[in-house]
Amino acid sequence: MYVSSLLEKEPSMYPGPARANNSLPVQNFVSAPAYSDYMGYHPVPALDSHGQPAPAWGSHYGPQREDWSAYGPGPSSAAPAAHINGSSPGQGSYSSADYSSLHPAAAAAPLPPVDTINAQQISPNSQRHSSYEWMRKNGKTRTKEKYRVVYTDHQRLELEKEFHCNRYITIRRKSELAANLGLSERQVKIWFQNRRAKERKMIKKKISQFDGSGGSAQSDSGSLSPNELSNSLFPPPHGINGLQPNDIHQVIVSE
DNA sequence: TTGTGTTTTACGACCTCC
DNA sequence: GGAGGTCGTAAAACACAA
Repeated sequence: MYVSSLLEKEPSMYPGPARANNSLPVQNFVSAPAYSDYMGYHPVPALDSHGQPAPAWGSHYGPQREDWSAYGPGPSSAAPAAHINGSSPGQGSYSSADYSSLHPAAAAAPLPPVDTINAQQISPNSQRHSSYEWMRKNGKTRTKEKYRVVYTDHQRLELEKEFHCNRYITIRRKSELAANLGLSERQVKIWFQNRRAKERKMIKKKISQFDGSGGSAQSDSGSLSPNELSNSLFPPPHGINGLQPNDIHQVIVSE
């Protein structure tokens, strides 16, 4: 249901043919009133998918997705479209088992290993590789062989799930996600950085809209500026590295 | 088809913390 | 000094109107 909300509220999040032809079966998602406002999560006291207590910022967000199984009925019904655009069976079909990592009771069954989700198969890179040829010809490389790749729906979905559990990813989870999604840890880190930037941007936009509509944002944010509000919502957890989830929880809560 | 606007990856600069 | 944070930006990918 969360994805349905994303797709409705943020159609740009999974744009393009991949979304149109290859994305999750939105019609199968339960509508999510709780996520009618994407930015308005509610407290997430118990759900810690990865054995990590919900950090303090969770109180600013809406109710946790009840169960990621709401994403779809499972492989059988969602699979057909998943092969368009070079997708793998792992993309576009999401059984509840796939989200067991978000369920404490199913913590023993983490994300499907990358082995089962052939990164080469699901990657759209092969079809878009030619886009980067001119760069290499001109010697205009940017550290990587490819200037920019497009993450698969599956990769982005898993990253989004993690993001909604934790705005700041731990080293351990970063490693797990990177391995499971076939991304580098650097990519995961940068994705989270960009995702937080996006959220701040959205908050600013919302606040400016709220102010512009004649209302007062002070009911929620007091006299905070957008930046201040954003920082208060998502304080950067300095010293998070190397800490265990419980440690991180204490660090964040104590702030 | 094409021009334009938006979103998504990726990076560099700079900062803070340990 | 290294890791990771934000901020700003480049450029690819994409949507969509004309």
